[in-house]
Amino acid sequence: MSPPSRRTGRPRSVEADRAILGATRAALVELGWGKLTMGDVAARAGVAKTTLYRRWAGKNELVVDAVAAVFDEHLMSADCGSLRADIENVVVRFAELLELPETKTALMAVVAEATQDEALGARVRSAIVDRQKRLVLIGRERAQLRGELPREEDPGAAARNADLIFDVIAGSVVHRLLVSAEPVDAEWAQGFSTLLLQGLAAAAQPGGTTENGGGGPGGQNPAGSV
Amino acid sequence: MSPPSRRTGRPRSVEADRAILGATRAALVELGWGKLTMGDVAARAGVAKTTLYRRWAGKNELVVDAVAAVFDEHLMSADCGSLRADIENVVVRFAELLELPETKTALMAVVAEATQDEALGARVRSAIVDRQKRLVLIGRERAQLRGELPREEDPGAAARNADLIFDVIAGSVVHRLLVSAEPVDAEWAQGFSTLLLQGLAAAAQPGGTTENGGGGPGGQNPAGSV
DNA sequence: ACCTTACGCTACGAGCCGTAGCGTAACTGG
DNA sequence: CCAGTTACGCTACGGCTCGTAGCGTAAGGT
Repeated sequence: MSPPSRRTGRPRSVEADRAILGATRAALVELGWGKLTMGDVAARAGVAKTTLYRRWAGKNELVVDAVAAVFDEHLMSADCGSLRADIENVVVRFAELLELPETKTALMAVVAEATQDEALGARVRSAIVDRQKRLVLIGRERAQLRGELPREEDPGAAARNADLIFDVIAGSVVHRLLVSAEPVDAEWAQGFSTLLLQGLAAAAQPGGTTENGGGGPGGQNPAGSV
Repeated sequence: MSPPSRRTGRPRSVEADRAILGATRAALVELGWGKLTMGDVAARAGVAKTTLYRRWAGKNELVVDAVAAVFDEHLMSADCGSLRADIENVVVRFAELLELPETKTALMAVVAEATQDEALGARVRSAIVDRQKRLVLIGRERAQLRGELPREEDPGAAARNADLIFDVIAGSVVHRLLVSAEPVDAEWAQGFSTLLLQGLAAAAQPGGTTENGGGGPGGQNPAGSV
């Protein structure tokens, strides 16, 4: 199952892989998705254009892998002590990632292409999106252990809820940064986590929620669930 | 200020405008953003390619206007009687719009291009995004009139809050549909509005929130604000 | 040594881009 | 009615990118 076909012959140069992905990333920074060309990437990587096409079907797949590598470098989870602090942390981290010029220009583009190419969409999700989602799931798990969130019995409902929360967090950050084109700073993260934790009505009240940003666990659960 | 330069000479054919935008839309449906070409659009519209370039700087601007026209057709506000019902309505409406093949493939693409072209970004926001945002603002206004949401004194804080809510709503729907590639149906809209109204802890409890979907105003404000 | 696979290089047809140049069409003001 | 002004259709073009084919060579396995 692993490599039944490649046990003989000249092996693929892993160094070329690194060079190509690095060149793709550099080209994204300098040129952006729109003006990035396969020939340019090959030249930067010191590699023949044909070698690119032997490994990737085209620009889309290549860029997905390059962006996924960036995500791998930067994404990690951290226990910040409370659900609120965890949310603000993941929001800011994700925003930092999206502020990088290479991801900024590439992520939306590959998602756009994926709307017309289901295989590409699956690749984007498995290589990029699912890795972010894991961070959200881990934070959720921690909050449940702390007692800040109730444990859910029905596994189906729990999964739907996790998906919902993930779409809300990731979608909000992406929309703020790339559509509204405004910064995701600590202040915005505070407002967002307040909204997410306490809902619309509570979020409209300026006082009382901005001070206890990193406060002790178990303090901010108005419904007192579980 | 309005038309100081075009008072004389042959006027631009408004019919050509309609034909071009319609052809653009049709080409988006059939080919998608990636394979759409200016020459193809011109041929579909029965118009010379040069005419396209006389009116639009390129593919990006053309598609933005075409998508904006689709949004103009479909976006309208409706008072559904309660904040929850208004939220679910705007979510589903927006989702219907994003499910159209022409918007689905084009919206993310132009946003991606806009990350490297500030003028294009401004055009996207004024032609498309701000129109959606108005729907959210109107719904918020209605909720305040009903007493479901508190009136805010500080205009700056109110604006920040409105921006936040809009990014959360629009971003969540976009992410669900185009990144996670899963449907936005009535069930998802219910879960989302519950989360938005009552916050994380309350949304994790399956019972008690799904029944009062169209309930009377003033019922779901646990904090009892203002 | 022999087989197998990867690599670099060159060259190529195809397609699209965006513009220039020209003659013609439509509308306006004297 | 006649200039003046602007828009349109058409053709043609250089330039660029794509994706592939063909060839000789390099680097591993058996």
